Amino acid sequence: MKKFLIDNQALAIKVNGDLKDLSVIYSLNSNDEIEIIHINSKEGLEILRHSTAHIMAHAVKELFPEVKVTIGPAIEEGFYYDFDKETPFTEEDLQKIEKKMQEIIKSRKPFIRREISKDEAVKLFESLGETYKIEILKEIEDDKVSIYEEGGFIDLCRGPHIPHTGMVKAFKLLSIAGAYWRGDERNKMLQRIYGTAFPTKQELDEYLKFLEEVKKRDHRRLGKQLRLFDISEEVGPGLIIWLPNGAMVRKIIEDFWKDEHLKAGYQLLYTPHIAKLDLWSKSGHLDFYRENMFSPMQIDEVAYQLKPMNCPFHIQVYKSELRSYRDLPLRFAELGTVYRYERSGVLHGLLRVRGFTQDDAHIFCTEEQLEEEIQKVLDFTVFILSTFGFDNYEIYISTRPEKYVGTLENWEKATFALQQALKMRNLPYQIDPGEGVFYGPKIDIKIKDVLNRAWQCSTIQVDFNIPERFDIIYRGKDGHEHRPIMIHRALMGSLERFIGVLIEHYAGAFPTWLAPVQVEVMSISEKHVGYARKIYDILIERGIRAKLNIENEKIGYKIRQATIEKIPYMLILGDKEAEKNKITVRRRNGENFELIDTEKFIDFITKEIKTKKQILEVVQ
RNA sequence: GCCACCGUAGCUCAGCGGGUAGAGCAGCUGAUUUGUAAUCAGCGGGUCGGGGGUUCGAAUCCCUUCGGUGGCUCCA
Repeated sequence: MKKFLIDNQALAIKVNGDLKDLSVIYSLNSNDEIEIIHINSKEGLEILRHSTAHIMAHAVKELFPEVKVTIGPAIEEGFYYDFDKETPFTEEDLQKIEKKMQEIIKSRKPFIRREISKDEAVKLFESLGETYKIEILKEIEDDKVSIYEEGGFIDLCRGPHIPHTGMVKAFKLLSIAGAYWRGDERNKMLQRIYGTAFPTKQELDEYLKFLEEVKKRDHRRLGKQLRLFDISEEVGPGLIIWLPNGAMVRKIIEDFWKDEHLKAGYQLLYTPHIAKLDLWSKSGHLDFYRENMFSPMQIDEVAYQLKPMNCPFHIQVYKSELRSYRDLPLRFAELGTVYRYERSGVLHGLLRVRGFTQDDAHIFCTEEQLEEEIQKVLDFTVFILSTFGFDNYEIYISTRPEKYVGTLENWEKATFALQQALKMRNLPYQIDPGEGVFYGPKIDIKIKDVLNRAWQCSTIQVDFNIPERFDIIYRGKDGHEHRPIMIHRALMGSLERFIGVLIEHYAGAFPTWLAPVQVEVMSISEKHVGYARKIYDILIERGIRAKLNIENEKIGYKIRQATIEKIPYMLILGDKEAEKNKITVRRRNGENFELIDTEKFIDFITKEIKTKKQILEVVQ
């Protein structure tokens, strides 16, 4: 049995459903239900990483005895450990720590579990000077706690751990960062070291390769390289300047979005970027959202506010007429640009900005219509997202937060409606307790990109509150006044974030329908400039976004440039083509189609654009 | 906002135990007239993020400020 476990790289064992150290196999009862935790399982990997975190803490304590240890859990892609150290770690320290860890691993020290009383533990950690551990101990209710020792390093830990340090085959320390004790900014800033561990060297290398790929796809890097957008220090942080290429991508998305919304029964709106501050106090934003709003400005002695949200304006549209039940549901949509104050440290390219355009809409409906409207929104969302090549989602329902408005009954009704709609559409979801917005529960849809990373974009929020605050009503069949329910929804979330995600998803190689330049027409030599221009004119005339390259350069150079610019199609025009009045087409992935008919190509590319067919390509 | 690191030509970066800046790409000019990922040569281009200090002298050391990066927290 013992040999069997070791040969199979078992790390731990589940006895009657509880995770335990492997060593408990010596004290098992015959009727215990056991499950071996293998190194390759999710739980096994977590144990491996957690143990590696311990080994890292051990190494740090040996190298820097004055450091106090705090906590060091396994996380999704590795582990971290937070230390209280007066001077921060350096890159060189990381290497030293890695080396020390190798030594500890090589010595194959066993992880020994001991259970002691809380008082004993407090004494023990007091003697070690580990004040953070004592703080943690004080919060443990159980009187008995477990500690783990490995090669003389003792840590308070629930476990389980790997049998001995030698089982760590592949790890790497990745980065250093500041982190507050217990994530609270009022607490002391600790030094965090991130690392990761895998069962084999090969898997570690694959992960490191994945990190490289992530770097290559970074939308900030590609945004600069492909001249999509710019963020200028002179303009201000978190404010996006769309360059012609990016502006073109955005225009195509906007046109598509508007067309589809009209088809889906929405009416399009435009509303101002500022409004009187009073509007925002009436809407409740001032009470609940102030910390995210820019400071108000005085205009003719009246305070005005840059808008952080579009909803109060859409309410005004609703109120611009008397509404009857026959009018409902009303669906108002706007690409509404909002400004929100974000702390400087959180800004990140297009993904986290201070000014962004939401693909916003507000649906006003009756209680009876609510569920169906949510289903329609879900269908619409899936349609839009899949058109952009996103077919996998993580869906969350966020429930009532601590700070909220409205009645408990309404919150429950709304949450139920969201749940029902997801169930009806067979969309699997998870509950995110307490993560709703102050005015109502919501469905958040995270899209998964080609690298399987999840991005928060779509959101569908029920609001029983704002209709009440603004006292909007409709005349019912019964002749009485009724309060409509409002649904806020954004499908892409914000154009900025969505385009950022798109850039990373496609690694900058947009499908033809989205590509700023779809075809680059290039001449082989000066002799072919006339022919190239003729073909270019035809393409432009047929509505294809073409670029003419008649530079005095070799064709190889032109191809290289167009490939770097990730232009989907290149037309190569020389003697052969001009003589036969045909074209040679090269795709950015290198595929080549010699001497084909211009019309045939136009038909093909037009169809590709119209059907928005996705062609995912590997990064060069 | 907080902790750490970074900020040199349009871009990517070198120079940084102090002695008033350098490469490649891009740009411009010329030569070359080109067939599937870089033709050759010449030229122009930077108050080294801003401000202050130390020093005879600062891109280099110190302080401060503004940006960026990785995290913490928050979110579209």
